[in-house]
Amino acid sequence: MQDTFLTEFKKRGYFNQCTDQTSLSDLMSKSKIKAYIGFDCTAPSLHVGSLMQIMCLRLLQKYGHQPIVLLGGGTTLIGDPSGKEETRKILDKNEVNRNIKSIENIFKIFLKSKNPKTKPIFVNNYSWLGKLNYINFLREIGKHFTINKMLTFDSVKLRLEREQSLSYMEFNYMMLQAYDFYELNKKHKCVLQIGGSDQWGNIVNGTDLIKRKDGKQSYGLTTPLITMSSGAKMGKTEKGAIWLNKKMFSPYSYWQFWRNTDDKDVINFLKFFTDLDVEKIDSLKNDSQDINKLKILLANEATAMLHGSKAAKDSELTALKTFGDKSIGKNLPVVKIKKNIITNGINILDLVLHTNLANSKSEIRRMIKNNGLKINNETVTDELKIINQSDFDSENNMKVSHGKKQHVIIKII
RNA sequence: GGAGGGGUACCAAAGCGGUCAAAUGGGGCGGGCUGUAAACCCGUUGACUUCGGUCUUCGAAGGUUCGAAUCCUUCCCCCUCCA
Repeated sequence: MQDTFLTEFKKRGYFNQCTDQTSLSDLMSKSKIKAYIGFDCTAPSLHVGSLMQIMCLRLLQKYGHQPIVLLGGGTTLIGDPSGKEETRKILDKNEVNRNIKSIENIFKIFLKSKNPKTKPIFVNNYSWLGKLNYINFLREIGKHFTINKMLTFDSVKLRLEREQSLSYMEFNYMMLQAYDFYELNKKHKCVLQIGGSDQWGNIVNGTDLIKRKDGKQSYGLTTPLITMSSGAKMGKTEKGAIWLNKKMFSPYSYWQFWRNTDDKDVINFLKFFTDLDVEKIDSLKNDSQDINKLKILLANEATAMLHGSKAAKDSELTALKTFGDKSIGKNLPVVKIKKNIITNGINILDLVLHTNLANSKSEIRRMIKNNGLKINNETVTDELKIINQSDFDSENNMKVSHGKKQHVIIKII
């Protein structure tokens, strides 16, 4: 049977809920549609947590549908309370605008823009939300929302149950998002909104609004909330987010992130985050080959998609050198240091402080105490150690390692 | 506006005049075992240090005291109930 957008959507595990699956499937097989996903612009980049959504947009393109990328210049100023335990800090308009520009570039990497029928349409909801007149909005839109119902939505309910404050501003968020969908439906004939499962309430509000105001049918589709097997939300680690921007998160680190995927997640992630055929992935699984090979495949595919195949190859090679023969791979982060500092000799603590391996001398002392600091693969035992030219190789490189995974090259210039 | 409860480190939560840089749990980091996985075990988890100590931290600012996270005053914030 020929795959359609929805069948592949399901096969890959993107499917969580749909407002009217049969009818949507019918519509999408008969005609090409426009569908949108909204993205928050709280940071200059999206992180891996949004990757499944981005993949959905790619999938739309693959089947000839046209994705609309909504960058929430307006809604980001309000802050979506969904899935948040606390009020988020209020961002400045200029900051949001800078973020939007930067985030647009990510989509230009992931989405194809050659075909005019499927090339992404970028919209910023500030262009309509910013112009709203409060009284008119309340009369036109607000009358379709009842507080009774709004209070039952998880985004609101959970806050109230947890006795966390929810400001009136945030309370309005769902109306704004509903209005977005209404606006896109009117302007662009967009009939489908996709989002994470935490967006279900917001999405349904949109389809409802469109029905009430214009009597038109529209659809909502959600993806499951992905957590890693560890239970952690996808995309954010304790060290910070896995950004989809090479300035904020290097291709090598990105590759490493995927390489370190939990065994239990590998197959799912291959389906979620690569273009490999689902059938192929299943056969790889059944061949039960070395799981580490699958992790490398995942890392290569995911990295190539975002940073290009060369970056992926380089990262793999660097990993091979770093973890295999423990030599110096060229994609490791490099910290440059002036020659005269080395000629004079520098204390190990001061030197390591220059890298991002530690934030304080105490931390470095602790690392040394716990046998966690290595220089050129030799465990450092003396915090008074002085580093000089003899610690560098013929190319003026020295490797500093924190634990097994974090390595930095110090290079004399 | 009134009454009560509360704000402690990354998070949760003890402490309620000295022995408190602050119990305990989670998380993080490191070590061991491994496969750059998971699980498990061990260590560690404010800063600086000449390793003797020193400095800063328990919502904010003052005060009492030889000595305060702990007592008092004022202020800010959160929650519950009442109006």
